[in-house]
Amino acid sequence: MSITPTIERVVRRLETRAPLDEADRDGLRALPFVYRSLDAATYLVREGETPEYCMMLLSGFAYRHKVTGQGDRQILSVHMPGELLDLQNSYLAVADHNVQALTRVELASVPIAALQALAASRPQIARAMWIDTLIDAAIFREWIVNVGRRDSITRISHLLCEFALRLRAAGLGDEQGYTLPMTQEQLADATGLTPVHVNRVLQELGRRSLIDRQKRAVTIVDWDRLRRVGDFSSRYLHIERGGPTTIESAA
Amino acid sequence: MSITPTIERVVRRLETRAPLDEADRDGLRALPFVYRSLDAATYLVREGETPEYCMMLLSGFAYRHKVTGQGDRQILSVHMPGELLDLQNSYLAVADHNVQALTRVELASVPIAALQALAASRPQIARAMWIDTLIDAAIFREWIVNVGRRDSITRISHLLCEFALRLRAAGLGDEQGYTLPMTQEQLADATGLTPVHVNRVLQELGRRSLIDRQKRAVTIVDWDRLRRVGDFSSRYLHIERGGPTTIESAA
DNA sequence: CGGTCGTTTGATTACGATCAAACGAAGTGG
DNA sequence: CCACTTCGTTTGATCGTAATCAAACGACCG
Repeated sequence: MSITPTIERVVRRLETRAPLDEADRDGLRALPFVYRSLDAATYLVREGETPEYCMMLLSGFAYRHKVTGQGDRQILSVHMPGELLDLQNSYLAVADHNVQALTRVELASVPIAALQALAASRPQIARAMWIDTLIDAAIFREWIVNVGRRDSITRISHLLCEFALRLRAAGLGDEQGYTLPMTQEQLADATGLTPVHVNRVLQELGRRSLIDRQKRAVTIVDWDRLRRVGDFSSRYLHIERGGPTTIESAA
Repeated sequence: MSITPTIERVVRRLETRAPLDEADRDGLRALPFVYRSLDAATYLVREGETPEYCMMLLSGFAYRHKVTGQGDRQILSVHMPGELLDLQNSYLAVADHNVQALTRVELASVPIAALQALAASRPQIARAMWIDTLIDAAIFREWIVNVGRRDSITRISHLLCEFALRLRAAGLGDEQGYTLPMTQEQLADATGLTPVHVNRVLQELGRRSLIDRQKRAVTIVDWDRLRRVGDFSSRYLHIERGGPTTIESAA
């Protein structure tokens, strides 16, 4: 809060994707960028736009979503501090989905041209960004499975497991729990359920002593059982490289 | 059938992603590869494996899928002739999903090292492959929306629309229809429905004069209405670059 | 001609949606 | 400081889409 976040967090995160040397790191630090602090719910990218900046999320959370013709929203992914938003939209002419701030966010907007130039001159950076995108895609695939073939209890449990591991990898949230930055309505839009049903499922998970919650703070009471109930395997997150990646037995 | 397919189709397809010059094309043609012809249902990659080859699909169809702990299968994507399978798994140590032949397929297996070397030496090829992966991810996102927030009629219609445009872009299937290479059970696994329900939805689409089918051959009777019923917009396919991309009004 | 696979039909069930309303916490303005 | 609003959560009652169960049918293949 008191310390202005820097792009160091982004550098460190990118290093978990592919090894970088000091010149690579300096290249990232030398990127031109505009610092911005935005309120929750602000749109960072709108479907149909042609983005000119790639945003680095320095603090706070963001999410991608689409809205159907019937007005239903589907959340596609949730992003955590240190992540590069919109490598997705950066190389394609027109954004095919929205990116919105989930909480208050601080971000560094880097001109796409500068980012592309850096990627061209530093192969390891290109490689790290490439791998980062591949992992994003791996998470999209898992979400297809989650909404397509899992029942509501499994689905919510799975999402809670994913958040636990990703928050931990991001250096947030401690061993056994974390504070969900999402409302139950947003949880519903991420899982293809209704807010009412999400509420009932969360209560059920509490009744089964899998989680415990006070407001948005989720305590994972029994990681291993939650993992099994959520049909969760961390394989798709591809977080084997450095950093603390296990909560007890993460697999 | 009678003509042995070559990687020319792959070259041409990659050119729709980013412009390539003659040296780029020659680089692709010079890649070492093993030609293989495999029966339908053969596994090309299994979850948990470390793939050493990237496959180019010369003819036939393939698909990616995962199986849940409860044994339910979810199809993640369907691939058409000319596509590079497994750029996804090539840069990540362990495959997080299966890739399987949907029909009899012919493919060229390229050692990953050779592909990476080519990408490193020819930036435009790297760029084209990168963009190709981004479009794959865009399709994954749309599928999340499809299974997460659309009802069964919309869901099936949407899938039929996507196949129509992609087959057309691949130079297969004519103006108004195509032959589905999938069983209704596979259609069910792609949409998160049951085979029984898929059957009923297909019949309903026929009753509404949106499609007409004889066996697997689907005729699109009214593209524009099917598009609306399926809540379909082609934006996420990012097929604006060269080649025939519109069926009447594709948007 | 028998066997397998995929499609089709019918009857019943159930999971999650929908509708409706109350409740609680946080923020705003008088 | 306290009404008042707003937003998110919670509860209850009912509904409906798609799942499930079961079986027959049709096509292709050896």
